[in-house]
Amino acid sequence: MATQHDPESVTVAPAPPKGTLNGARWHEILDAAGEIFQEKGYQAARIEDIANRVGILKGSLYYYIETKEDLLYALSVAGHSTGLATLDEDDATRAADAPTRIGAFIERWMATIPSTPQYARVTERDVRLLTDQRRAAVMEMRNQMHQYVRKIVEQGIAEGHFDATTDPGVATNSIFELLNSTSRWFRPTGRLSHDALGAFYKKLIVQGLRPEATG
Amino acid sequence: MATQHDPESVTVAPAPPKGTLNGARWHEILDAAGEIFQEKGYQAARIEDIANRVGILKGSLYYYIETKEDLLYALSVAGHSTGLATLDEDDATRAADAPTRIGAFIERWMATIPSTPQYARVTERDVRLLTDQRRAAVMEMRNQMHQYVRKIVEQGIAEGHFDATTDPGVATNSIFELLNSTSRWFRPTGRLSHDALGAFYKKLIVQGLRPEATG
Amino acid sequence: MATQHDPESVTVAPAPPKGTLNGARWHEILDAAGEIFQEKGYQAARIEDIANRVGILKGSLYYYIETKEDLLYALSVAGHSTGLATLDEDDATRAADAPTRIGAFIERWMATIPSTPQYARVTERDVRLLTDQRRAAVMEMRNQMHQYVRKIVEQGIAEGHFDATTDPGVATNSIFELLNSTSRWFRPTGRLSHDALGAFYKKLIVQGLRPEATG
Amino acid sequence: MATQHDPESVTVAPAPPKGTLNGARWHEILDAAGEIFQEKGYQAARIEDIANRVGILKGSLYYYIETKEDLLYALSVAGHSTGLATLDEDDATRAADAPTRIGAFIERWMATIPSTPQYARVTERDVRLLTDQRRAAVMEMRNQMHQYVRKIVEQGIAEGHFDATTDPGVATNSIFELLNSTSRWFRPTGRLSHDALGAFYKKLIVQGLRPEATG
DNA sequence: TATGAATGAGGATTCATTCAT
DNA sequence: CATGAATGAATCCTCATTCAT
Repeated sequence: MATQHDPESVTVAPAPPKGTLNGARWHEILDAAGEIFQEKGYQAARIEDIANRVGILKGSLYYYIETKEDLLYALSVAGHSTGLATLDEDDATRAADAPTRIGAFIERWMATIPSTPQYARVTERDVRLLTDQRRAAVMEMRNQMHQYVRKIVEQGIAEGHFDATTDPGVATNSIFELLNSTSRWFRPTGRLSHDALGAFYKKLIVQGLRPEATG
Repeated sequence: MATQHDPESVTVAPAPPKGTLNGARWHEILDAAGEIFQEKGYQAARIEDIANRVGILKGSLYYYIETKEDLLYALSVAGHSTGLATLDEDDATRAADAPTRIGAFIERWMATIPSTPQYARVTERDVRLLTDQRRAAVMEMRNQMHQYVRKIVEQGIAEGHFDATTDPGVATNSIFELLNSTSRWFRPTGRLSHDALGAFYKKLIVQGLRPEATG
Repeated sequence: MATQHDPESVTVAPAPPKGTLNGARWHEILDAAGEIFQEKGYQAARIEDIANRVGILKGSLYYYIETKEDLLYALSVAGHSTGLATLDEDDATRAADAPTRIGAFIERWMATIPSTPQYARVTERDVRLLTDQRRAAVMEMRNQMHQYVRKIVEQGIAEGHFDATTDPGVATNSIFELLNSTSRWFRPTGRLSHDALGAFYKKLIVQGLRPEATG
Repeated sequence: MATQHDPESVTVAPAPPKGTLNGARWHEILDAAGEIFQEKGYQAARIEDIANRVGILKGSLYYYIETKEDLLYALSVAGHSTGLATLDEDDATRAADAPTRIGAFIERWMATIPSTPQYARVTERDVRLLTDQRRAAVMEMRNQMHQYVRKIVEQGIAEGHFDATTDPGVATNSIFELLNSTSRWFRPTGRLSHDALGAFYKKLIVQGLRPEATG
């Protein structure tokens, strides 16, 4: 079952690095950082921008962090934690066929978007800027998510529900690229909801992976 | 297929902004810039990195450019030019149904990859960093490509080949995100060719857009 | 020997600048500051380091001090007070010849080391960082010590016990540099005691200042 | 035989880290850095101070260095190289007794002072601020110098020219502390030359190390 | 064309100090 | 007395850009 998320703030936010009591401020900072990173990209984002958005001076930010990179890491971990929480299936789904499972995954994934800060997934492109150890930690989380999807794709191929010529790695990459691409252009409007977008992705992928209709 | 591309160098390279005689050097520079941008991202890339890769000093680069942004712009234009060239259909295809046309487009698009430096599409995410005028120029090219695909999607819906509930804009975005995402992870190996990947994309999209099978 | 020293804490610790009730804590702070200053030097030492060693937060330190320099000053004064206390001679010594007197001084000086925090003399090199008035005060103490030794050197020359070509200022500087250098490398071990070191210094100086043996 | 040094500039200056042609400028920078470090200490010295003294902007300094620490290291190496060069004895001296050898060493050491920038030895106290590897390199040079002197002290004890109770390590430390302390207070005046000071040190040490006169 | 050198406007980080609770 | 939080000036370092040769 998909975990329920706390709207309007980083889902699984790492604790602030120092002996901070004011957890609320730490969340404000992560939110601000996420927004600024999304707007300008990690490198172009200035510590001062983030501090200003929080309403403190840039020096004050260093009460909560050691480096700018700490923010990127915290957001990466938060975003990936949200993703990992999405892997949780209920018993019925776990026992279902691959198209059902992948469809359910896409639905759960899309369902987290409204309750999860957009920026959480935007850090993806800047993971390379993390220190080796941290990047490894994030990649490990990323890897778990990929493995989960890949297994389902393989199951689908084995079951005959997905095209036998499908390369599971390629399919997995494509699925994540598609889901993650959402944050680059999607802004919920009256015309198009997350649900509708999720439904589109679901059909595109489930139907697109099926074996070619014969006859 | 339309334009023939010069392998191993920027496809439709804009003339260097300054009065360059050494056209070969200009191409070297664009290639180097493209590689570095792909590796580190535009903002993190240093002029010195690019100069080093070319084998000259950073000061010398300014004989060819006015600002770092010139490189981003040149690469963006080159990449989008390659893309625009892909829109050219032969008469038979132009008259075909939407699934055929979109499939052919994907094939043509993927076919350009081996003969086109990978980095050409990587600039996508940094377009916002261009000056207003240049960004507008690039967005205009981008828009032409989107319109082309969108029209085909709309045709497919009208024909009944594509699901009637499909939002053409969403479908178009998804198609481009998918195609462009390739450069973020794909490295041609013995196991997987561009052709195979193209075939996968083609089936995923064409089949995925079809109306749900009934009965 | 004159004043009796309180082992394990700053000898003649100036009263804390603010209205402190907790005198013990003030001594803890000076001890901590002395240790940190010795380890890292005054400038590199951070208020936070000192607070951490005491087990409080850096903000709390400001209940005891007004500025970081207060700590340097307090330690300088403490160190120099210990030194000044060393100048006190008993009547027999006061009446003795220069070699005896200088030897006795070195012995008294070295004898204070075990009962006096090492760091007390380490502040020497950072005196220039004190405010003018405080620096003057410390230099005045320093001067008294130098004068005391210089007078003995001059006495020794007059008596013929020390080489007539000796420059008293140079000799005095050398004596203090030598004694003060101890804290930069000496750590009491089983092999070498303060007494043994004192004996070495005593012989080196007394014998080294003698007129060259003739015949 | 003692090496001849280039007056008015860093003796054995490491080459500038980058592909610099202007070696003169690099020397200017080291000279400026040495002066500033001596005046204010390494930590308090600002890159801007050094640049200003050279007559360039602080940013320009980074054409020659990578970090402020590079300057400290370069000066340390230069200073210690000068010291190491001092260890060179001519054949006659090498064969002489310990008092002669140690006296000759002190003379050679003091002789380098007028032709060597003062600051070269001042870095001693800031060696701990170097990176581990660099500190190790400098300590290794320092160690060679100490070993040289220590061997002579041991020789003197074995020969019976020095007091048998002398701890060679203590004696060596004392000798270097004394010689190095010079730069902390000595400014050559008409009244006192390096030669005179050297003569004083020589007598103090040679005579001070002798066995106690008996009878 | 290319280079060595310099520029100068940022931007990250540090840290002594303040202060309301 | 002590703390958590904030301040803001200082300082290191980066890097796109310029330019005389």
